[in-house]
Amino acid sequence: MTASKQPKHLRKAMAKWAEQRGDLYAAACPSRGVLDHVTSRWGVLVLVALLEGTHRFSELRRKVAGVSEKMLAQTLHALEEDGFVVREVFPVIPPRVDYSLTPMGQEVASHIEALTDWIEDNLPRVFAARAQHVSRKSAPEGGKAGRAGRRESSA
Amino acid sequence: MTASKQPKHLRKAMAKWAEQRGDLYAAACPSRGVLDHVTSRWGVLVLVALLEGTHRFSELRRKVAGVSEKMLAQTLHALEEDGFVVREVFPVIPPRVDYSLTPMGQEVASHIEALTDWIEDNLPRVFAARAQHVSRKSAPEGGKAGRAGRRESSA
DNA sequence: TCAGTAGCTTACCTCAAGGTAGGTACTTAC
DNA sequence: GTAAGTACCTACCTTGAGGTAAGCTACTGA
Repeated sequence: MTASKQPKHLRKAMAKWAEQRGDLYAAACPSRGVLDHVTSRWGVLVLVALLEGTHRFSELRRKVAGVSEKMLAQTLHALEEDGFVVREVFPVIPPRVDYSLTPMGQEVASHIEALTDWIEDNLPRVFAARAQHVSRKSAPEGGKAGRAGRRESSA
Repeated sequence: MTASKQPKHLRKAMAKWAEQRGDLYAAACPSRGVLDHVTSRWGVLVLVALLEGTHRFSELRRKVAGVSEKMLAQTLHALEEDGFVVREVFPVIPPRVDYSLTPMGQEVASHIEALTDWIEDNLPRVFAARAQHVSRKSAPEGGKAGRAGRRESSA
């Protein structure tokens, strides 16, 4: 979807990215699009789920609580187009479709899992930080100088 | 922002997450919010940029091409509240504000960098996969059985 | 005969993400 | 005298992400 309908005058500009390393700091670099797919709200969770093995559509839908059918389908299509997941359709009734990771998908997914694991493990620390943050806003700092809320330095 | 204005009847339900490990598969788990901040469009890039060292606001704005002042400020606030970045204000004219990672921020950012590095390195592979994908749609598959576009299995 | 099932697609609608632009306060450079 | 740099905040408006619901297929079981 994203790849195929670039206006022609952009094709040449894009061509260089197809061969070279991407640069996420560059606004026009297509790696931004890949990053968006991979770090999208549902993309992250789908990839991590698939890391545990092949899933059917309905299994994914149940596992990733809160996704709508529409968004799950959309997410899976984007990931399939980028070559991260394979879709296998069985011509049976009722329909059955299996999704699994490609080797490339496993590489990205493993990086993502490291991140999601960290977040799940350290959630209490984040909560503690948030609590500190609100208390710092209401209490105008302990004893010394410094005015309101935010930390200030005297350079 | 996110943390403080939960309705009271949710406080108790949230309290358990503050102590336990998070579960990203659960729709109501606040780890979803942390994930959103961290994997947000600009959050990712800001964290990776800060991994290279302290930056001022304007430096980040220039480095992360395409971000508006508004979104950069918003992103930084969210990351500050979650305890990933520190903000240091110097009372000078013209204003000067430095942003850097907390130890916690460095932990997440390093996981994110692994992901962004992978994407930048493997962009050509993704492009190749996309090209295969479109050609598979237009060409009704090489020699054997199978009908249109998508791969089918005879199970 | 009719409901139920799996995996979608489509149309419609809402809400939030995010862009644009203007204001602020002060200084330095032209 | 005025333009530009610096780090924002606020109001306004557009765009798109994403939710809801209905439809579709072709079969099975009640």
